[in-house]
Amino acid sequence: MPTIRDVARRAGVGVATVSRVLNSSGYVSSATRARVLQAVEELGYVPNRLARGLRSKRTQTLGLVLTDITNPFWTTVARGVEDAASAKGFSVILCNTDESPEKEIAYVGLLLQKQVDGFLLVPARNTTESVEMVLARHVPLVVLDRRIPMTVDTVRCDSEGGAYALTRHLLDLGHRRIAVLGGPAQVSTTVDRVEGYRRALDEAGVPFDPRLVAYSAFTQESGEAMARQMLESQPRPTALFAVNNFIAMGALRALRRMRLAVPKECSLVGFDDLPLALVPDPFLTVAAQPAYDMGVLAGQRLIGRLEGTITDPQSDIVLPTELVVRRSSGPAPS
Amino acid sequence: MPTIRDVARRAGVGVATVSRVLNSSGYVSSATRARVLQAVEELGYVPNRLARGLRSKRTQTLGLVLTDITNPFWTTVARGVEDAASAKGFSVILCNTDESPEKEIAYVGLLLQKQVDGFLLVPARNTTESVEMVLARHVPLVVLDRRIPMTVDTVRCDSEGGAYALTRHLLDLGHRRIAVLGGPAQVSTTVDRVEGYRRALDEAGVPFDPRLVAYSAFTQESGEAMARQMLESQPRPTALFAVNNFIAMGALRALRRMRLAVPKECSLVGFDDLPLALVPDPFLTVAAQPAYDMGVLAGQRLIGRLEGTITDPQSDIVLPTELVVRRSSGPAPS
DNA sequence: CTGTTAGCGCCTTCAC
DNA sequence: GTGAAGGCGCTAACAG
Repeated sequence: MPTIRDVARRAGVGVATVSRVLNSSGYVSSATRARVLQAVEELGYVPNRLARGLRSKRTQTLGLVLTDITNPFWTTVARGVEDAASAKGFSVILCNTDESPEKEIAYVGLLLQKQVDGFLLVPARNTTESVEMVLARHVPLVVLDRRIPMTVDTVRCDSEGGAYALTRHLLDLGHRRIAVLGGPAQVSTTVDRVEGYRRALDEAGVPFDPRLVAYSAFTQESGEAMARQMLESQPRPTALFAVNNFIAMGALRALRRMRLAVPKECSLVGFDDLPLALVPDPFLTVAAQPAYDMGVLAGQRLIGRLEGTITDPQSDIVLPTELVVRRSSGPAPS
Repeated sequence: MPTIRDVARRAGVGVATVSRVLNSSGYVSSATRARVLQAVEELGYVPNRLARGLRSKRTQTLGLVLTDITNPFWTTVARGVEDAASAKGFSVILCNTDESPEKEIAYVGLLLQKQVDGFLLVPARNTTESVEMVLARHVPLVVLDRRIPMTVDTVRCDSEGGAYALTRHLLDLGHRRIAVLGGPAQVSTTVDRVEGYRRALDEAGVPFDPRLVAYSAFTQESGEAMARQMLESQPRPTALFAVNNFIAMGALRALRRMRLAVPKECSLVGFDDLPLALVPDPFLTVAAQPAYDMGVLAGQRLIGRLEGTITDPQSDIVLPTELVVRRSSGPAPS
């Protein structure tokens, strides 16, 4: 494989000149530039980014550590990050933690070894270990989607407000027994959504019943299990609030299997919309999060930090959710 | 940031010894090993993979170039690749081409610069330029999902057979006017699926009508547009065959909007199943592709090449599809 | 405007 | 079993 020296020799110039042409840094006469470019072409030269990064201490690469690329919410976020990154000449390495703190730490370590310039991270739990690893090495970082007990740049959505709006919507429809199908209890989005639910209840003077709140994983399977369990309890809840899209799908499945009509016999609301490409005829009432924008914003903020164009103190950016009322929610059965 | 020298100094050994401990290469007394490990710990040393890669010429990284991570089919493939890779200590850099040959070439170039050890590539078109770039640099490569006119390792599914099975299924139900909603005409999966469709028609003695075949993009929007156009033609087709999942969703949307009952007034079949986590109550009759297995197999094959454990000639591995009959297909209206 | 030189941090002979 | 030295390919001074 030809190196920069081969190019330099062939073009009859020094290696520094080749480097300058390739990086458009410093002055190069257009005649020399042309000769260099031609040599590059003739040799099929491909610069080695490892060497470049080793020397320049910058890799133009961002690490994106999220929980599950299988979830359309996250793919949408990832596309946002990717678009923001590539607009600024950065590439993105994506890692899935599957909500496992161990995998999270392992991937952060790996990305650190790969010398990424910055991190976008979705913490699997309400812990700070991985974030501290990053900050200890002075690598800029933006936390995505979730709060952690630390002062770091964060971009997330208003879980509390979204949950409040959904619950309020159900209360307005006359529901009084509303079950919450939660994710892991240690994740801020679950906590905040339960909190918003609770605030709406309080405001409406409906007593909070802890037996109506289940905690589990952000998966279809656990959504189905939680829904089934709730629907088998007496008195049966008249509405289900799923804290994420996969849980909602599981709940819908449970309702179908139990032959309960939605929304006639039981209403269902959820978080996160599914793209039209996947659901031709959306049915679920949801609090929709601006996933793509979240990704873009987080990416831009991180790059702003890297380039020194953003120097505010660390801040917690909270994007609004939008209540989208559809056919899965209806009046409470009397 | 501490380097290997700092670790060596602190442990009172040479850098070579530290390297040996870190890579478990060569003999090191367990006492020294312990001292080294302790120094690593105390300093919070993180090896620099750029330097390692520069020196060793291997990055333990694979490039995965696919078309659209927004499509569950591809996320599933990607997870398969990732699992196969991480089982062997490789990480994966994922790039989306959005079916654009230009982006494909740009990303291949970038990954080459990043010195990935191997490529998994989904060609956006029936062209060989990007593949040739890779092979010119003697980097191993596996083509995913699609044929190209070159002898390279390929892992894909039996598009022709799947399409044949779906069409046959519709013919058995009495359909005679079956429209095909295709992707780009230059992509082998589209071509092969039209081919399978045609074979089933021929076999049943149903004349092939080119006006019943539309070509477009693998998106929900074009699926909807193609379906609408087909359904407005006279005589109206009694069944629609969408060559991928997004197109099928678009078609379903068109059918709903035109208030045509499925399958009563029009049947719909497609390619690629959607995960249960996204569709609680699957409705579509499809030829399901083993997406995850495809990813795993391709990943394993690539790594086998890298490690020299696979030395067969380049081969075209074709996985079977499975016909999953559901409620979207029914008898042709009389 | 351009060339020379000194490392970036690591692995890998080669000695000892 | 372990250390010293060279160099992977590149960029960033520093000269000229």
